[in-house]
Amino acid sequence: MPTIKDVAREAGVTHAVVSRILNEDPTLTVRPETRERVLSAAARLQYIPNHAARALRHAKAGAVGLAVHDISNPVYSEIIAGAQTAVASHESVLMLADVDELHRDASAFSRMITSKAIDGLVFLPAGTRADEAVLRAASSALPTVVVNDRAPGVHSVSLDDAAAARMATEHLISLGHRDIGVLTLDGDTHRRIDRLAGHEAALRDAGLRSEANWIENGGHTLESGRSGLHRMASRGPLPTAVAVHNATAALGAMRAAAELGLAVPRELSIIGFHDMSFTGFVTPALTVVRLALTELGVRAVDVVFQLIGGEQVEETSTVVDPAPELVIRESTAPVSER
Amino acid sequence: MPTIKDVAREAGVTHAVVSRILNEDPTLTVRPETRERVLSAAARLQYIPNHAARALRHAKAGAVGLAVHDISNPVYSEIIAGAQTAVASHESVLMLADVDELHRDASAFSRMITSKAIDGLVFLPAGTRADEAVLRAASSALPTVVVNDRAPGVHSVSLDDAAAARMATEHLISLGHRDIGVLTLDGDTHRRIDRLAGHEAALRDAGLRSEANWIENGGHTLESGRSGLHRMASRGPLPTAVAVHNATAALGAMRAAAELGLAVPRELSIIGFHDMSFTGFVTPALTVVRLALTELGVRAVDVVFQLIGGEQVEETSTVVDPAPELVIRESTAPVSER
DNA sequence: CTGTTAGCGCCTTCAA
DNA sequence: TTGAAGGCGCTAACAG
Repeated sequence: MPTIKDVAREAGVTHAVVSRILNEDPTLTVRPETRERVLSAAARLQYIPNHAARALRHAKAGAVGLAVHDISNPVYSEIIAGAQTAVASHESVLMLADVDELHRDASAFSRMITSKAIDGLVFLPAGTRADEAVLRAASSALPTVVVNDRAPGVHSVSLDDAAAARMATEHLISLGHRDIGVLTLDGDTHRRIDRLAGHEAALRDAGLRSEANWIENGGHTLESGRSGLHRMASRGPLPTAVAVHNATAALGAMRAAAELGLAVPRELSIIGFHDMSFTGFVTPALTVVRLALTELGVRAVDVVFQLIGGEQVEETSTVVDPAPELVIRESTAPVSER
Repeated sequence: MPTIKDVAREAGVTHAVVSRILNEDPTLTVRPETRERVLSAAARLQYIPNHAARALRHAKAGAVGLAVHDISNPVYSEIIAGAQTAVASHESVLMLADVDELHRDASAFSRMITSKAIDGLVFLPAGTRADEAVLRAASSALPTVVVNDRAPGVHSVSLDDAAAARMATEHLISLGHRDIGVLTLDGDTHRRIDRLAGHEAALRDAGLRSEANWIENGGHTLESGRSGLHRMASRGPLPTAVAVHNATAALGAMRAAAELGLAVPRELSIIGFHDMSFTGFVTPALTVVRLALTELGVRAVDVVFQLIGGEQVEETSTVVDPAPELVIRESTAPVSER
């Protein structure tokens, strides 16, 4: 690996000149001829500046962290993909961290957060204890932004959860359903509250009552969605339609419906949240509200970089473009007589 | 952020002493009293060594890269999760990169690979052009290991693809199927070749003929699995059972079966590859061969660190523990008369 | 127009 | 038992 000095020697100048030419220092005036020599020497030696040295000098890591619980969650992977491209456009790299590990292992935490290994942190909370602790510690040490939720005193970018949830429930209402249940998120998150509020607002606007028996936690996993519907069923007659505030949980709910001997959508309409890759491929294909997950990742990273750059940023922002969109497939149908 | 000098001043010693105490230099002898003063000063100031400075000094980044195509692919996310934990146990962090971006954007490539921002690279190939180019360039610059496949001249750790594929097909045979098709991977990968070989070996051992019409590319996505089965159907009568060499593609194939009006498993048995989270939740629940994906990620990272440490490592290794395991659910059934 | 110098924070001989 | 000094590779003042 050639260093800047090798290039300097090769071009017959000092390393300082090489640095200024390569970094296009505007205050520098050089003979085109010298510049040429330096450039070609750099190219010939395939010189690439050393990341660590730069980081040390600039007091900047050139990296942004991404703290997440469960990479295999498809919702997260879409956000991550957005973050990934955004980070690249800021000439940085993405470091992945597991929130639970950060919480469990102090050395992992310091390696990542407090050692200036990253310039900022994007945090995907799930509403756990670990979340709260890690987030508090991280945000006091670094520019931090919470994605897909809000947190007091921390910058965040989220989706219009209330509007999206309202859209889901209104779709069910428009199909004639009057008995509508909800499998909402669990965990202590704002998006849970907002989605539930959107659901209830839709009900209220339609003059429908929100039945306590039909409000249940569905979480964001297959199993939590499945057990959520089972719990609801165990409490009495099911509604004719259920809004599930997560697509993965919606698939779990579909499984539960099958286990209960209920035909979807004839006997039970199910609408999900997020247009994951599998939603169009299961049978019946899942009707969902599609949200701008990739954009969410992009925006979060943008905010982190604004913060790093010392800019003033609104503490909370919402991704409204692209807007939530109803994707009607097969899992919802007009209410039928029973 | 306190530096080592701040700690030294606070403890009334030189920064060299602090460094040696904190790093537990065995050649150092200090009065317990001094050590105590240094340790408590470090704790009081919450001193954390600067990552960049360490990296510069050690000529080590303290990070390992992970190059992947599609984070949202559940197969990958399980491997990534394994890699994540393994990296942490080596006191390092994980950097995420998109292969296609590395291929497209030279600056992204150099930022990651050639600037010593990472000490080694774990590469998850998908058999594309970009793969080949990126892998060649990376492996000449860094300790690199290919996961879930092999590549000439590069270290790799993979699964026992042939055995697993054989296991899948043998399950079908044991159910009495004699007309057995396969939806194998696409892309130019060794695992495709190995899985196909395992499939054909099972057929051969059972005295069954491998029918060209029943060998089709199913890829590793929902859509590729779906269109793969449709293509097979368009060429003539379908077999009574199909081994799909990827679980996601298997779900796509199930969708295609539904579109073709075929009941699974009564009219068509389907077995998938990899026990993804959704496999037990779709209806019918998918029978699969479970492979040690997490372990694969762990092992890959271990090999990278062996390489970084200058150890001699076998060029190719296979994860055989845990062994592939047949998980029988609902999508396969004994052949029925037609 | 280009070279010299200093220092980012850390670790590691070598001296004292 | 501890201090002093040098240098990892790079950038940014300041000289010349």
